[in-house]
Amino acid sequence: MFDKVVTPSDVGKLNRLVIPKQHAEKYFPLDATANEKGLLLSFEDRTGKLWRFRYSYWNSSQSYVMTKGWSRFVKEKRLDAGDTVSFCRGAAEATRDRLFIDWKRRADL
Amino acid sequence: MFDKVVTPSDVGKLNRLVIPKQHAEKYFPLDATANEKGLLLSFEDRTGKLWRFRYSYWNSSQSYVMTKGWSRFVKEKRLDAGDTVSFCRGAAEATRDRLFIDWKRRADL
DNA sequence: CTGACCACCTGACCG
DNA sequence: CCGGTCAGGTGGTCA
Repeated sequence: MFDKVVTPSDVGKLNRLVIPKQHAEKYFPLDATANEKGLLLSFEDRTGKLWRFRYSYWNSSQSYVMTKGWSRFVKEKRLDAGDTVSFCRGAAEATRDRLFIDWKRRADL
Repeated sequence: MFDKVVTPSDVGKLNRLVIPKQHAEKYFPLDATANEKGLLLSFEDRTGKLWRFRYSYWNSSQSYVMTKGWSRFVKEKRLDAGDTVSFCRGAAEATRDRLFIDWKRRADL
């Protein structure tokens, strides 16, 4: 679906990942009912581990964010500013309706 | 009943006082019905002035707090971190069912 | 716009 | 060392 090079804030103490608006609205649209409390999205990483993030819209900053759960991912993967996270949808039939998350170190690019 | 040495957060911009769990559950138990909206507790200070605080339980942090009304008390008494607040029940027959709040400056200890 | 209030969230710390 | 506690936060709402 899309990648994001994470910012210092994305991996810092704010415990949130900003999803660029064009990707958010294309791949994770929030309807009126979901807008209130956001969604709980589940992603599988390359090890098969499941990650649940709260995904919602912040009116105050007019931005889409992953909040609850995100900091645990940052910590486990030791993400640093400049690293890349990828959000993907399963391509094979068996995984067509599953979501995946992957990451790449800046140093490895 | 009990004292608490207030923290910077208790007298800062968070406008809440955390009540240590063991004291909260012993002296201000919340039953299932009160759990939803909390309680309005009234305390008398040494000048006879009445203070009403909203008292409730925060599920997310699993803690008991005084919220609404608390910041006005901090401001009027000029409470600082390290000062002590005391919650008391009337001992004399005439005050047996009344609640009192008192405070002591750290400098006076 | 500002500040109080509300319901959440998290990490550091400690027994 | 693990789990509970709680100090220190957040965005949203409303007067």
